[in-house]
Amino acid sequence: MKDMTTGLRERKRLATKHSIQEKALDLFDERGFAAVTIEEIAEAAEVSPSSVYRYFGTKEQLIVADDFADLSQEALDHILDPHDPLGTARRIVADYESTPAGVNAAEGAGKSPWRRVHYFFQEPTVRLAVYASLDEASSRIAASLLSRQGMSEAKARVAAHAFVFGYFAALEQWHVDGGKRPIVDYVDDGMAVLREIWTNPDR
Amino acid sequence: MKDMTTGLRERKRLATKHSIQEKALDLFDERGFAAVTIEEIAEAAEVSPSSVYRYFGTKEQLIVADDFADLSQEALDHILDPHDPLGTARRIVADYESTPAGVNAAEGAGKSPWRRVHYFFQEPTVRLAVYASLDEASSRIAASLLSRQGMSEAKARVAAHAFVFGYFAALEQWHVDGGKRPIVDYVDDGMAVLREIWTNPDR
DNA sequence: ATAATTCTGACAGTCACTGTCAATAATTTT
DNA sequence: AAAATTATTGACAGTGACTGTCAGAATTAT
Repeated sequence: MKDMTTGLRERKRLATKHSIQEKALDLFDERGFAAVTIEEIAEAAEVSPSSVYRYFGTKEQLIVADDFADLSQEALDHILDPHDPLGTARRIVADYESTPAGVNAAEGAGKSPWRRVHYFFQEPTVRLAVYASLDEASSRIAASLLSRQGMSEAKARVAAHAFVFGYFAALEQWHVDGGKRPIVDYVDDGMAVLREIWTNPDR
Repeated sequence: MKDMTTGLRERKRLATKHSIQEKALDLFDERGFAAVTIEEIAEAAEVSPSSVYRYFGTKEQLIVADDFADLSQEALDHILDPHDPLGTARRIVADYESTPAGVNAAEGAGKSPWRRVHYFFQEPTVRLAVYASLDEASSRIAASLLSRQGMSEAKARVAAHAFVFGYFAALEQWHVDGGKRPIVDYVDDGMAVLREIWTNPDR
């Protein structure tokens, strides 16, 4: 068995995936999410429609990709502080803002890492895809909360959902506000309401 | 202008809608949600596929219908206690359990009002449709919270999302547990974690 | 070089969903 | 009661996301 992470095949794979997503975002920016078909994206990226589906599964995933899902369980455990949801949220923002890999980096200037986020709030189907992604993140957080805190399964589930979807709500406030102030400000403000949720198992 | 709520036309409308949903649920129970097509539902209900779409819009809405959305803003304000999310959640459960209208009532015994809820957790697409519905409920709750409490818009949004999706998480715990204990137990347990969220604007 | 494995594009098909239109049924007006 | 108005219906044609299959091409292992 060989390396599997540096081979030509793997490099091509990543390059292709990156290229597809980039071309797709360009088209979306030009003509709007709904008005672009998978076939057109495939043509622009010089691959077959089959490949687009192979790489992304759904049209929405071209935007949502793996903002949360690609966090490994270990990385999650590292970022997660069961006593401080607000700090955890800040860390997630910071983490995302400095992400060196993915579609956001690797391209020149001018394109904010938050470019894709706009679609979260503009396209209802994309929003739902994000919710599906938040859902997955939540169950991993709940598992972590359950094993590290003494809370019941019900409490762990509720706390995780409250945190993850609350975080999204804070993001939305940023978006509604036109993105004037930095995101972390809105997270600080909004998530303060959850401050003590994770702390004490029985209150 | 006439009554508009008792006319023959309106009665037929409701009867048809009810019938479609009932037949659809029967088919889903028999063969599973994904395996049933709209065309088959239309045939079973003796209407055209067009009518199914006219009444429900999407396949998922045949199950989700209007569990939350049909609460008027006034009814919501009545049920909502900005100082007590747990009590509010209990009231929503009680309200739903005693619902006299809709698909749940109006048919004989044997069918629990929670029959449709199972699909929330079994069919991913239905779950997402529920999330869309929760989303709408959340924005109305946030509006109410914003006007009645002194919190910032960000806090109101986060609190509403945390409440609504937390409530769903509690429901899921009930479902995962096989529905042994009554739902209100799981709500009591899980939602306790949110107890003081709505109360104080700046903590 | 050859064999095994993986990736790709082509193709055919399903089904949710949209929009339009003429026929029909209910309601209002005369 | 008939006519005019309005709402509801089914038929129809279409779009596009998504699935499954399969043979050929590219990469990797022997």
